[in-house]
Amino acid sequence: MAKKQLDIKAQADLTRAWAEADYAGVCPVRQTLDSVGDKWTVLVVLRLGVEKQRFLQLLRAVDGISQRMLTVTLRKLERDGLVRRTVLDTRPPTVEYELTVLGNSLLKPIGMLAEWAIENQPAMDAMRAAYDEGKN
Amino acid sequence: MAKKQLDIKAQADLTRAWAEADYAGVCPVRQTLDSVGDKWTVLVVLRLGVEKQRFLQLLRAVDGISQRMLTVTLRKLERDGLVRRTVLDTRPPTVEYELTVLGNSLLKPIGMLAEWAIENQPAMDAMRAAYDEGKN
DNA sequence: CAGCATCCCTCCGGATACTG
DNA sequence: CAGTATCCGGAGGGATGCTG
Repeated sequence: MAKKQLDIKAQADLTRAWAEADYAGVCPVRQTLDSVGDKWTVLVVLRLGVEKQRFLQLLRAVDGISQRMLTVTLRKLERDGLVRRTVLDTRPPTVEYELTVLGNSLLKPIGMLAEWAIENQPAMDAMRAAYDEGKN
Repeated sequence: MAKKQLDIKAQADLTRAWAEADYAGVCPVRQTLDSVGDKWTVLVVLRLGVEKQRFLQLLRAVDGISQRMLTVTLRKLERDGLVRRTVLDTRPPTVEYELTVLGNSLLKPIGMLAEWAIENQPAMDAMRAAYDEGKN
């Protein structure tokens, strides 16, 4: 109980700090959301969090992603320093992708988000269904 | 050290569980990302995590959001059961928005994401600049 | 105050075809 | 294998104007 109170307080402090801070320009949360909040980035990072992967492995592992979007996503992640791209000198070429230290640090928050999603998506579905029902 | 090892192992288990699970259809993480991963949802929830807010308060608090998108975002959050909308019987009307229990549960993961953003956005900016420099 | 309606334009991202 | 190039439809979302 005391533990939970502390958690709640810590959470309140965190959100308050975020809300009150003046970032003299662009809010870093908005900025990060622009980088990481697109359709595929989180899923690719989560997958790379499991283990180092090659291009086609990722293409098969991340369900529904197109070749084009995987390329675009990986390039952006590489540019942002979250993923390291290694070309092995073989024929045909082999390319490996793995998270950098920075990329790994992102794994914790988005891992929690994934955990939340798995746990609460059914509840959201139910709430949505109930809401729509009430509108009829 | 032993503590850190445990954290890493827990993280690995989490991501592996996510990756290996077969969701017989739509991945709940993708689904949640579709709901929550748009341009404004996270910022609105974070703000509501600080305290209950009225419409115009939110409009001013969430930097850059348009009236239209605030309305759309709040409707979606209400529909998904993350936000409760209360109309007070005054003239002119007063409407209050607050997180539900479900909405509050989302606050933890996205709060961590916000924390990560504030802490690591500068690093991402630096990596990006260095990457672009190397391409010239 | 708290919104809904409409217009309109950007750009995300899917499909497809081609290369080192 | 691991990409690049091009085309293009449709959704996301900003601006503006109007109401209970």
